[in-house]
Amino acid sequence: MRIGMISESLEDYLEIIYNLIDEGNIARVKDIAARKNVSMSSVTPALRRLAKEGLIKYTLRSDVELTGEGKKLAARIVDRHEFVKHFLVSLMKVPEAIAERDACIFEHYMSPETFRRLVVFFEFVDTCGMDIRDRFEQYRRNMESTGASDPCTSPDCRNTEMGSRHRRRWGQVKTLLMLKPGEKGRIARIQAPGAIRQRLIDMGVLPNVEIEMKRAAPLGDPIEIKLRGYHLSLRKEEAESIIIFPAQIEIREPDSGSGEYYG
Amino acid sequence: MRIGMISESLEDYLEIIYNLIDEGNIARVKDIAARKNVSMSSVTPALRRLAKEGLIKYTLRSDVELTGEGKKLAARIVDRHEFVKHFLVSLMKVPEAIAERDACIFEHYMSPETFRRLVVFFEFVDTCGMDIRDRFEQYRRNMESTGASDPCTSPDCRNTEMGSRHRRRWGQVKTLLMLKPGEKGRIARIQAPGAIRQRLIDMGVLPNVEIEMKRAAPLGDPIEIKLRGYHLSLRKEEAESIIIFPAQIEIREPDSGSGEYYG
DNA sequence: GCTTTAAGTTAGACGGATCTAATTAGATGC
DNA sequence: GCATCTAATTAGATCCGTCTAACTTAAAGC
Repeated sequence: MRIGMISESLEDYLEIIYNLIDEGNIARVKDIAARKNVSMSSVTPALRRLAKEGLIKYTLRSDVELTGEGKKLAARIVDRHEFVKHFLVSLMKVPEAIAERDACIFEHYMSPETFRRLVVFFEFVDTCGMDIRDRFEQYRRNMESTGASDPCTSPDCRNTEMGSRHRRRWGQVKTLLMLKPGEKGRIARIQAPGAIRQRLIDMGVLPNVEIEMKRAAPLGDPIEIKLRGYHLSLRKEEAESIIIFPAQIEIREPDSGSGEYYG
Repeated sequence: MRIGMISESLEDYLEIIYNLIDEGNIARVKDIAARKNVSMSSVTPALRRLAKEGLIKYTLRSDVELTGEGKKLAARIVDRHEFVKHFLVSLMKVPEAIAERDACIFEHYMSPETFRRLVVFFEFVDTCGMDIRDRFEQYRRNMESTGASDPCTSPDCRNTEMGSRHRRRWGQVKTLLMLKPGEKGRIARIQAPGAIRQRLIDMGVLPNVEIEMKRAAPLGDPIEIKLRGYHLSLRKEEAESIIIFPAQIEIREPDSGSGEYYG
């Protein structure tokens, strides 16, 4: 649990109380229970815990009110909830119902710093004048129809969501240049200024594409690679700007043991 | 907890076991306990629960191994963890330690759809040729040094993180055009094609700026507004493209009641 | 004003996840 | 081969958040 804070469950109660009042209702045990999908007998002790934290005024058998503290915290949570949902729906194009569910969790756990940054990013998208929203929507539709960028459908990676024991090592940085001759990799992203990047993209150097190092000249320039069945020659700088997912791991299959066994 | 799935805590155990094996160690109770910052006596029952779910092979007093199922799930979690962290650090510029903490939670709860979309967005950023990373970094630094975009420092909104009972209603859409004469609002974002947006930005129409409707001509065109102390005249279409945070709520201060009272 | 009903509370139980303290199993030393 | 030490497990307790079932209050009807 978050240190020095109330539990996720209590935050939920607080948020529900806030929303009920905000909507002009009085916050009754019954309504709170209904919203949280919980029995009334679970609400009473929760209210007691909230009162003990000084977040609500709780008088037995009368409606609940928020203290100043309670309002502050509730507003904070609701603000996060609504922002996260909005961010996911309007920028990332996550379906509303799903965004709602995700927001219900993130509102409790997202650090203030991350929240702040997402807000700034969101503002940036709207003010940078690059039509990022529209362009992304276009890109996404394209990807979705071809399935090209979907990690779970591309043939060499029935990864991550469903299938295999593989994972992509997002964090580590490995460039194309680090591959040994004969070694294969999948492209993670391209880290190059506009012109070079465009040239690479035009050649088909795109995320999730498999790429194989054929050979490098002694001084590292030029480099011959294989990509989508054909060969290409790249300059050293270009190869350096192509980020590869590092080798995927394969954990050894455990041999079926004996002895006391659970399951 | 997530229906049909194991608890967050169990996912943590599974992830730790996966990582230990991945690093070439054997997964012993002692090491697992150390990583999760938990006593050894908490690990044993957790292992039993994992074995019951068919995710590990657990033989009393011998080291733990993952089943195929276990590997799949663990890899999925680790993949999410690393992606989320990478996304936050390299794109949103969240400090690494904080991103790590956030990733620890999101890995458990993020829906597959949201994950998928974030991945696609991330790829988009790298391939759209707009240098979004650099431009955002520039924007962010600028914002940070002026404090302009920080919701917590701008004078009319000691909001959200720290101060007040206010919140911004991100989800609802209210345009400048909907304000009545004399009514004030804060700009959420601008939803207009390039040229118009640029004109508005040049005039100082930026997120988090307070804006006041002065008056609108009978047919709604032109519109006179006040912004940063000076007056501006806008066309109807322009005003329509400026999204305002809807009025912020103020919950009535509860009068101090009597009766049975907790806290 | 008494009865009925709905809302709220209490009592008691349970499961998950943790702890401390005590115990057992295996490996190591001599 | 016995003593010792360390790793692992069990026993027993606690806390949070939930439940069902029983009880209490207060309001509504008549």
